[in-house]
Amino acid sequence: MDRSDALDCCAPGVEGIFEEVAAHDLAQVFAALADPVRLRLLSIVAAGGEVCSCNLEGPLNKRQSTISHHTSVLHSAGLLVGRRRGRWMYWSVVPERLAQVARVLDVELAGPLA
Amino acid sequence: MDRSDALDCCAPGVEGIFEEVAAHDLAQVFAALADPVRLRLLSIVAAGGEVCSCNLEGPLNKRQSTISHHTSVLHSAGLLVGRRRGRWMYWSVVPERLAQVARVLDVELAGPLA
DNA sequence: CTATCATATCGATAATGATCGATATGACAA
DNA sequence: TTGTCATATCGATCATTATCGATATGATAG
Repeated sequence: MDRSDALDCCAPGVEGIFEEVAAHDLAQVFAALADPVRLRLLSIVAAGGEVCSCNLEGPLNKRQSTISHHTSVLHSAGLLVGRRRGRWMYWSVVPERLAQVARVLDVELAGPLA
Repeated sequence: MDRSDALDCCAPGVEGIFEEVAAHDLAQVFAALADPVRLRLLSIVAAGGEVCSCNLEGPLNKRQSTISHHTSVLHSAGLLVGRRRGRWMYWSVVPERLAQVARVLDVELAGPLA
């Protein structure tokens, strides 16, 4: 529950320097990506299109409560969306969000010098 | 001291799914980005081109030892390079590294579905 | 209704890391 | 050499979080 996009643009202030709130929000997204289990989870969902939680415990070798925790973190970061189908939860990646974060790295940070 | 690039390509294994070591290395890079102070530090250096450590304590409002810690983390992640000039340390971003990480998000994770 | 199954939440533990003050290293000036 | 200044490292504290087992929620089947 934290999808306020302070990162989708250009904070005013000193010439391209991140302001504190924007940096805080962006850091949360990177924190969601800063775990090997979550990165593998993301790659599995990206490759599978729509993947059930129950099909993640095996490949990731983690307990159900741990998987639920990780999907929750990725969802809060706006990187995953979930859809209920009966008792099952199916997860998909949010490509626009990933592209948005990629752009911050590529344009806002690498760009000025590249 | 951890710039082994397991992320610059395509681990073999199951169809685009990150293997554990690659995920571990990539997670370390994102962990370096997962701090608001470091993100602001990066943006200051990106905007300034080559910035002295001594010019970071003020804008970031952190002590010298804390700044040194953060530059060290970013350097270990390959995101910053440092150059000594007399007693001063000047830092620059590594645009190729940032672009490389951006590509992982944009191509390997967002790509398959976008 | 009750039973069952998939997922979510809770509580505890252990590990990681951000921050600071204090100290060490290393470079320049005199 | 000695003194000074910028940076690096050390040690401690506090906060965050990954993980698990146990339990709660919620949906389907009978």
